[in-house]
Parts: sequence; C-alpha cells; structure tokens
Amino acid sequence: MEFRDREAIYLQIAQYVSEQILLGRWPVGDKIPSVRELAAELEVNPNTVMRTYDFLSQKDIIANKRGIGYFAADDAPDKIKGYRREQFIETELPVLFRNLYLLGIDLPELETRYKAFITQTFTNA
Amino acid sequence: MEFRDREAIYLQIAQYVSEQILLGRWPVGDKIPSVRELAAELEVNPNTVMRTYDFLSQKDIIANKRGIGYFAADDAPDKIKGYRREQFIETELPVLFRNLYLLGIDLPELETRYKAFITQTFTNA
Amino acid sequence: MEFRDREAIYLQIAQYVSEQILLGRWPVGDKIPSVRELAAELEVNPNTVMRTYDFLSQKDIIANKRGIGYFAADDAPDKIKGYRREQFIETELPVLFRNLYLLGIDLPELETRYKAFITQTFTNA
Amino acid sequence: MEFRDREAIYLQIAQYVSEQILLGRWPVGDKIPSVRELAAELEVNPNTVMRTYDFLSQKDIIANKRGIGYFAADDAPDKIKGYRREQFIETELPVLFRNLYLLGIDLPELETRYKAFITQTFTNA
DNA sequence: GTGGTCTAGACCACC
DNA sequence: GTGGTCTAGACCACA
Repeated sequence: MEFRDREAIYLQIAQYVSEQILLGRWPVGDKIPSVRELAAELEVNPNTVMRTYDFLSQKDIIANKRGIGYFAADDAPDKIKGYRREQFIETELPVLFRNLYLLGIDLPELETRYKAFITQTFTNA
Repeated sequence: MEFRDREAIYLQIAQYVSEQILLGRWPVGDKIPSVRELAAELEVNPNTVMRTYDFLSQKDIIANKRGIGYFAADDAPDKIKGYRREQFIETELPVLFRNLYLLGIDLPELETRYKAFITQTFTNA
Repeated sequence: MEFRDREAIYLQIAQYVSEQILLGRWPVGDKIPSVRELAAELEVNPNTVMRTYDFLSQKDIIANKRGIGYFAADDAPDKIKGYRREQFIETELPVLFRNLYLLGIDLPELETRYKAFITQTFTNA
Repeated sequence: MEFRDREAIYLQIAQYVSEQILLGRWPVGDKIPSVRELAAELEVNPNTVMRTYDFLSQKDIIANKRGIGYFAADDAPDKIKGYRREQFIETELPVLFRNLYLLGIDLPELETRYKAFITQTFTNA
C-alpha cells in the first residue's frame, strides 16, 4: 500500500480498516486480520499496525479478545460514520470549499469527477 | 492569527501569504511585508516566517531583492494555482470523494453547504 | 570538522555529504548517519545538519524513510555531478579563466599544480 | 550588469573596477567614474558603489582627492595582482582542482574551454 | 533597514 | 531510536 506523505501512516491504516468494515468486507462481529498479517500485507512495521489497532480499540470500533485476536464491534459502522462525519464537516469541508473557490473549480466539474471516481473505485475493486 | 495544530505553522503561513497574493491584496510585483513585520503581526518567531519565505522562494512564488525585501513574483498567481490544483486533485479530492460516498452525503447537500460557505466567507471579509 | 567562513556551514556540510556519496564511502541506497550522529561528529547544532538534509532532500539526493532515517538516493551520484557540473561551468570556470588570464598563469603551470594537488589529496586519505 | 548570487555585490563591483584598471581601460593616475556615475551605469544603489570604493581605498588600489573624485593608484596593477594571486592560489585553486577531479573533467577539455573563453571575452569587448 | 545563519533548548509525533 | 517544528536570542553581512 502506498501512503500519503504528511499524514501519519497509522492513521491512514485506521482509515483503511474502517473502510473495510464499513463496506462489509470485514463483517461486523468477525475476526479481522492479525497485526502481523496486516503488517505483512501493507508492508509496514508491525508496531505501526499495533498503533492503529490501539487507536481503533480506544474508539470502540474494534475490540481485542485475548489470545484470539481483534474483532469488529457490532456497532462499528455507526461509530465510524459518526466520527468521520463530524471531522469531515468541521475540518475537511471548509478546506475543500476554500480550494474550490480559489482554484475556480465549479460544481458541475466536481460532479463529473465524483462520478468517475466512484465508478472506478467502488465498482470492481 | 490562530493556527491549526497538526499542520506546521510555517506552511499555514505559506497558505496565508499565497491567498493574499491570489486575492490581490498583496499585488503582484510589489514588496510583501518584511520577515520581522509579518512575524510581529502574526505573533510568531521571525525564524518561522523566514522559513515560509524560504519555502515560497523555492517555488518561485516570491523572490528576494537583496537588502530590500521579498516581492511577489509576476506569475505568482499561476504558480500558486498550479501547485494547489495539483495537490488538490491528486490527494484531497480522492479523500473527499471517499467520504462523500461512505457517509452518504449527496451532491445537492454539498451544493447547499458550499453556497452558504462562500457567502459567509468571501462576502464581507 | 573545520569550516570556512563566508560560506554557510549547512552548505559546506552538504558538500561534505555529497562527497561521501560520490566517493562511495556512504554507499548508494544505504542509510546515512542520523541528524544527531552527524551533528555530534561535526560538532555543530542538530538544526544545522537538519537544514543540510532538508536541502539535499529537495534536490532528491537523499530521501527520508519515516521513523528510520535518511538514505542516499540510487541516482545520487548522477544528481550530484549534474548540479555541480552546471554550477561549476557556468559560474566558477569563468572566474577561473579571468584570473588565469589577468594573472598571467599559463596552462602548464596549472597542470603542475593540479598533479601535485591530486597526489596529495586523494592518495592516502 | 548582472551579478552572481551568493557573492556580495560590492565585491563583484570591486572585481569589475580592478579589471578595468588591470586592462588599462581606466588608466593609472586617471580619475575613475564617480560613485553616482558608476552606480547609474551598473544599476545599483550608490551606497553599494561607495562601499566598493571604500574597500578599494583601504587596499590603496584607488585614492580619493577631496572634491574631485577617485583615482587609480600608480601601483594599482601590482597591488591588484598581488591580492588576487594570493587569494587565487590559496582558496580558489583547491576548490577548482577538487571539482575537476570529482566531475571527471580532464585538462585537455579545460584547455579547449579556456581558449574559447579568452577569445570571446577579451578580443572584441 | 533588510535577510541569513547559527546555537541552545524544548517538545512532539512517529516507527 | 528517528525526524520535525518552534522559540528565543544572538550575530553578521548587505543595501
């Protein structure tokens, strides 16, 4: 997996994990990949994944069963949406709008790009 | 000026300077505030502003005339838009689109929020 | 390490680092000394070395792996030679030639001095 | 006149003045251009030329006659060559040789470039 | 007055 | 352990 600069890797992984849950790829109540597995898959240090799981545990999105592994919480999707919506509206939207305005990108253009993105990202992958 | 945590102050100042130029408040070709002036105004250490000016010089958005000060480059607005557009489309838009999709926010809602934001931000300031 | 006055220390360190890479003492692709290590070794403030590494990163001569350290880029030697050659031919050679001409130093004399210098500098060090 | 970055303008002007004297364009014993004239010609601040003349006065290369102007000293050429030769051999040559070696420029190539430079610079200008 | 560099020291996030 | 940022304060060269 490739990571954006300027944003902590463990947070980007947290996003990734959240999305797997939200999209139902990692079903609620099921065991999610172990720290080592995920670290190997994403090619990062296990410590980094550990930090992600810690972070998500504190938010009660995942939970640990000792000796077995981590599980997606039953209400994980709601929790994720809640956190995300809040952060999105309060901090990301203003930045977005400012850029749209200053760069002179209008809403129809945005719409076109949006549809292309959704088709490409969530259809086959 | 108040700064967001999680993003370096000198980069936030770079944003600020860029916007002043983009909005024509600091006209192209003119001298911009001296390091010390801006530092005093924003209540930060002069070194921090120095770093901002360094950063913008490397991008040829501003240029130094020795012993006199820094000036907004003639093609600064194009340069700024170019850099910003690139970063916006490549890294910010995908994040935005993912969130829209996963949070179930549709485009009409986005449009409503956008118009409110523009009115409020760029009308009276 | 002793530094010349009149040239910024961080740039002299950049020269030093570049030469270590060019001469193969710090192999391409390998980790180079950490900021603190090099600062201690050269007896300068870590900030100064940080500035050097920043400078060389912008030129893609070295690159950072987060949490691990800085590494010499694979094509670092080419990059270094390129930058150096350009600056050398465009700004240093003209000065040199002017001086040779005005001081009446001829090429045979230059050659003699050159050979002596090379022998002395790069033989035993 | 265009100036190199990274070297003080007043020193570059001192070089220029020295060369005019060395090449006999500003004959020994004659009045040289006034501070204002030269400043206008080179498009710099008169203070900067003043600083150059101060600098050269201290080295007894030029001298001031009050109310009249500055004059090239009788032994100016020797003085200039003396200062220049010393600085050249002690500080410029080592840098030059290092670069020749590291960049892999050999002496025949240097010779070719030298001849081209001399022809172009000192023949017609 | 302008920028530019350096030190010392602190604090933080990240791997 | 790694880098990165910021402050405070000093000193200097330059126009």
